[in-house]
Amino acid sequence: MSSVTIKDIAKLAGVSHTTVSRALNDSPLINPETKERIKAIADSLNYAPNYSARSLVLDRSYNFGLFFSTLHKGTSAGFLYEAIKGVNDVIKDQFNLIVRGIDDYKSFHNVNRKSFDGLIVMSQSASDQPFIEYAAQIDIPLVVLNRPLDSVKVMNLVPDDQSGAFRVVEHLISRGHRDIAIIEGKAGFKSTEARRDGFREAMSRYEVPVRDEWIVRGNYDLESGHAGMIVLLDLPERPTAVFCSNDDMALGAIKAVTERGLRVPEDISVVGFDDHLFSSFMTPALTTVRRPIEEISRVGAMKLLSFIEKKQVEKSTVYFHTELVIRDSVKTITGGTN
Amino acid sequence: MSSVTIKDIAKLAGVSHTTVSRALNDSPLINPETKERIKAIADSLNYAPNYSARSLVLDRSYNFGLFFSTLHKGTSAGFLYEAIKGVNDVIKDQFNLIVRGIDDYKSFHNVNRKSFDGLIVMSQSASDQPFIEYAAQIDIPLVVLNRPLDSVKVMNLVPDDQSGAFRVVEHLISRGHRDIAIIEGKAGFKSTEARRDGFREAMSRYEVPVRDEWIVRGNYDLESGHAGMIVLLDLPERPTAVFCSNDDMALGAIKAVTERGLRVPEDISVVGFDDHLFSSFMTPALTTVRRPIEEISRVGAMKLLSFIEKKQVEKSTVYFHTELVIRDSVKTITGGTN
DNA sequence: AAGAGCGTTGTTAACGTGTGCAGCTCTATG
DNA sequence: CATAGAGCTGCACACGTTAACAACGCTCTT
Repeated sequence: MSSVTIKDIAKLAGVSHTTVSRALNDSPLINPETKERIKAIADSLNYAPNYSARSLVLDRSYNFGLFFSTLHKGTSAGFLYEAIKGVNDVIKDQFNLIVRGIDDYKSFHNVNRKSFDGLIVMSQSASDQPFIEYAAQIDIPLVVLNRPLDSVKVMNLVPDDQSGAFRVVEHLISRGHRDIAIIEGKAGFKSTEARRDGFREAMSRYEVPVRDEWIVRGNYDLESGHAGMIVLLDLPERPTAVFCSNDDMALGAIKAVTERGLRVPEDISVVGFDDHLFSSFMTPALTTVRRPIEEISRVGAMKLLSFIEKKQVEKSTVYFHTELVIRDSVKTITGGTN
Repeated sequence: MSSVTIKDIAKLAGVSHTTVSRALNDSPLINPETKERIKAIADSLNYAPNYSARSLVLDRSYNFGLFFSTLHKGTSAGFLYEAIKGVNDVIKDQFNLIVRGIDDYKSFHNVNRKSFDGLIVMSQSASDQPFIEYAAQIDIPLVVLNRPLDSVKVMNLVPDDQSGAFRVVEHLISRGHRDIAIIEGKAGFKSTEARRDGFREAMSRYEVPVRDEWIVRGNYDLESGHAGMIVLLDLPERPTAVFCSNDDMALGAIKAVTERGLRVPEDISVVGFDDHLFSSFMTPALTTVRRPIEEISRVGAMKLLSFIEKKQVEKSTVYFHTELVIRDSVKTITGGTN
């Protein structure tokens, strides 16, 4: 096989390798006819440029880094999927998309301008703060998605979790619920806080009391939703509705309800957050909040591309609208329970 | 800021850049003391090697390509997740993991030995046959996962879909079912065929007749499972059990059953294939077949690493055991329906 | 005392590409 | 006819790294 270089082409065309380089890069310096001739030869030889060599001289790696907090426990499949899909849609042929977990790295040495033209950080936890600060400090084109930052000044695209949580809890209240519990997300995740804040905001806005025993910890996975609901069901006084901080936990919670011989929403209402692919197909279909991860990823990748082109970055925080999706998991009740 | 090279280090250490290169690569030629001195300087300067330059001279890209048939419709989130997780676990710091959809490429020119040290193809459809043949032809280290190949000779790691389908249908029969329908997967996917074959094998082995109107087309997504089940429910003679070719479709199918005011498994039994993360949390928990995608990916990545190291590839097909997972979506019936 | 051999370091070229500058040819202009 | 300039092409070097080979000083052998 062996690989063909511009020098091989040059020899066949009877020109210097410089001319070949310019021809293939569509330089206006080259005579249109020779240009065509050279391109024809390159095609016939199946020439493909050596990106290592090009990178070396141009000081561009053609690598896009897409970094998640972790690729192990904690990142849901749907989240990964939407993020990759959104970014991949934008970058097409020009760049390599490199997917990694921040926690895969012992040292960040190898994350630098030589190896990456730009970085997209899908931040899910405060634990990647050091990475983000490192990236900001080495002055590499950077966008941080999903998690709002306070300290570092970067391009920051995030879903408006708090107002989403507010709306779904407001929805419960509007359906007559006043005994509302929350199963919280993973400790340390900013989204956990934002959703809790939205919950509290709605409760206080509508003057519904929050009861401590109806606030239970979760960690965003199915099992924790299941366990959390069991805790709630075992309470002497049960809530009439439960706000689960994501759909995975809502699924686990509904499972727990069913195991007890109770039904959703007849005996207890459940709402989630995320609008996972399967949420509309659950029994009952889940009322939840749609978080536009794919769109955020797409926009983030486009921003990053423009930073690289223009060699200049903007820094600002953009919130993306979250949307209440009403389905069948909430019962309308008329009187309060007490 | 600016990036530091081995020449900078050389200047500070008062040696030649060659010596620095050797020291950092732990060459036995270098005096241990100078070696330590050079390493210390490198550390203090936060030196990181320029991979483009290294790649150019060593003819290694340090890139692993993980290719899916498509990153658009057709690849489920769970599948993508498990595959990435499995591969990422193995490669750690040494390589970049580049994730792409085969259908993102107009031409395969840029997929070559210069840009990739090795390729992992997560094949889901016959449509990526040209890509696989191309890869085999340019003689790049290659493993093809998930879909069994007949023509091309490569390292091919696949789940034993047929025997999995056989077992889950056998399970239905052992529970007394004889009126069994199938909702098939996406046309053109090898897995669709294998699961259909397993279904037919079980039916014929136990001498249960297959009825044409109980074979309905699907395409592996939720909606098609939903639609498929509606077709079956509208039939004058309904089956007592339905084998859905994956869990997504099973979820859609169960949804359709519920919408009709019927129940699973009391009125109709449903089984799936894949054992998705959410399958155990559905209502009812789904009886299905576990397909070890993560394990296949991990083993595939390890094989590929060893090919690259040893500069020599093996070619064989390895089947990975699929496992029947019995849950609550199948009813035991005593007499047949006719 | 001369040479062989070892341990350590430096010189130089190479990988494939892009680019500043010089140089060529040809035409237009005075 | 001389010259300027436009249009095109080539020379030579650069990017940062590795590696073959040469070369150095030193010790040991004969």
